[in-house]
Amino acid sequence: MPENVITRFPPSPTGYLHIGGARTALFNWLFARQRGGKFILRIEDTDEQRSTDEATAAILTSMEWLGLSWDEGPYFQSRRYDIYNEFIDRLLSSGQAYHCHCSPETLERQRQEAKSKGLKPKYDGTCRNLDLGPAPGSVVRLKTPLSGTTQFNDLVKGPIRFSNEELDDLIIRRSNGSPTYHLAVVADDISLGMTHIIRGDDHVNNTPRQILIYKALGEPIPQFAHLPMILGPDRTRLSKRHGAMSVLAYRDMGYLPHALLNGLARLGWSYGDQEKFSLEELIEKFSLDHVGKAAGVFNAEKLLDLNAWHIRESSDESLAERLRPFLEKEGFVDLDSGKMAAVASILKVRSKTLVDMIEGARFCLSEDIDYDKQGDDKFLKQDVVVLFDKLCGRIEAIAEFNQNGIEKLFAQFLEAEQITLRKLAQPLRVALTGKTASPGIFEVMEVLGKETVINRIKKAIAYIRSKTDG
RNA sequence: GGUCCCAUCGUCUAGCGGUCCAGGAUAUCGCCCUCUCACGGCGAAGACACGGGUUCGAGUCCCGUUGGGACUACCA
Repeated sequence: MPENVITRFPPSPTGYLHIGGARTALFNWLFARQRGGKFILRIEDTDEQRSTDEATAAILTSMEWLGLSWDEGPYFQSRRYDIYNEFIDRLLSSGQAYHCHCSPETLERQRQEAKSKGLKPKYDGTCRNLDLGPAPGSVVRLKTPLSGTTQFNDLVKGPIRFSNEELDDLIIRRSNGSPTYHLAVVADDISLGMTHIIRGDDHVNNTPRQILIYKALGEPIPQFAHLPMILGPDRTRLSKRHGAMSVLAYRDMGYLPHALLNGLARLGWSYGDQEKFSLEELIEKFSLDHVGKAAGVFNAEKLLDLNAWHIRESSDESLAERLRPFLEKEGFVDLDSGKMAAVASILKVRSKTLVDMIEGARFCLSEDIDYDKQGDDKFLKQDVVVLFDKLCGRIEAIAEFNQNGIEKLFAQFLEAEQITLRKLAQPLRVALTGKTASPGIFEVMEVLGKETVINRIKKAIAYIRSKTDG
């Protein structure tokens, strides 16, 4: 029998999508995709004070960039109050909920008293059996069982049970008429047909309360899977002070979405000794029972290495495409994509990020180059002028200006001059790229093209002469 | 304070009672490759929090201790 899996990702639009949220989204997405089910996006924007349109937009952009496509939504909780009210009314009319007239001040006082006595602060049930009607300032509470236990079998943590005495009659409708978080979540998850709730384990303590709402409603209870938290290097919960934590920041630093997804997947989940996964493999191999229980520190170094690997694995063409926005930001608008692919092909083995790659590609992006101080001092010296001059002559004469032809030319030239490539390559590298580190010198020459190579060698000769004459 | 969850190299983790004097990845350090930088190859160093059980045998099961974390709102 095919199980129709439906999962969801319900971010609050109070900030950017950070990597913790992204991982939760990823696991839900993978689970749904693997089982041919549905993945739903829902924006939990019931907190009008803290929710912003910018945050919503940033979350959607992040999801799209990551490629975590959703099948339904985004649903906005702020537009679903009718649904929540229906659920609340159902609870009210079946006697599972009641109006409570206790004032916030009274409640707060009771909490303080309980705390000072070392007791658990919970609602004392004053209005529970008073059969009160609605009134200004009153709230609606769920009538929860006074005894017994509420338990569930967490798909990652195993069986978890709570004594009902720990749970009090939670508010489900505020005095301003709006539904509270727990009610809205359950109402949504029921009405959207959720089968699996995969979320951070900061919600395990919320789960029994929500189960009680399902039960009061007489609705089937979905499966729960609580993911361990992601921690910063100091082992505290991930937050802004840990540096770049938003998904978009990784995009802007030149990470590939698949690399981030790969890294996020391996934070908490494992598949034997395998570290590197394509998206397809992730979908195929993901499984909740290989999700670990312990919170983990987000390891930026490892992600960087993964990104380098994903860059190496990417096709030159796709890299050229990924590079485009970065280039445009620097004003390079009409670059030939064939050339960019060629550049990517020689740079991808030595770039950990797309930004690195742009940096490495500088020498062939613009007409003029600057010499690194170190390279200049060490390699652009009088003794290479003659060599450069002779080399230039040979290059001008060559017909086949590609790696192969260039390599042959060099073999002959080195033979004739009785020198090693070692002696020639570094000065030439500085002359052509301005740097002491670059892709192989023959590759650099081919990408640059004959004309540019000759121009730069001549320019270097002139520069050295001016330098030594002066 | 209470409730719940968690605990293997610095970090991410494999391990689902014997095949573990604990494996992989990353980071670090050597060596090799080499026109530079990378990539790649080889190697070094590095962990079962502690204490009790259970068992012929425990990283693996149970209890406790310690240490983390989450929740404890008319916030989500």
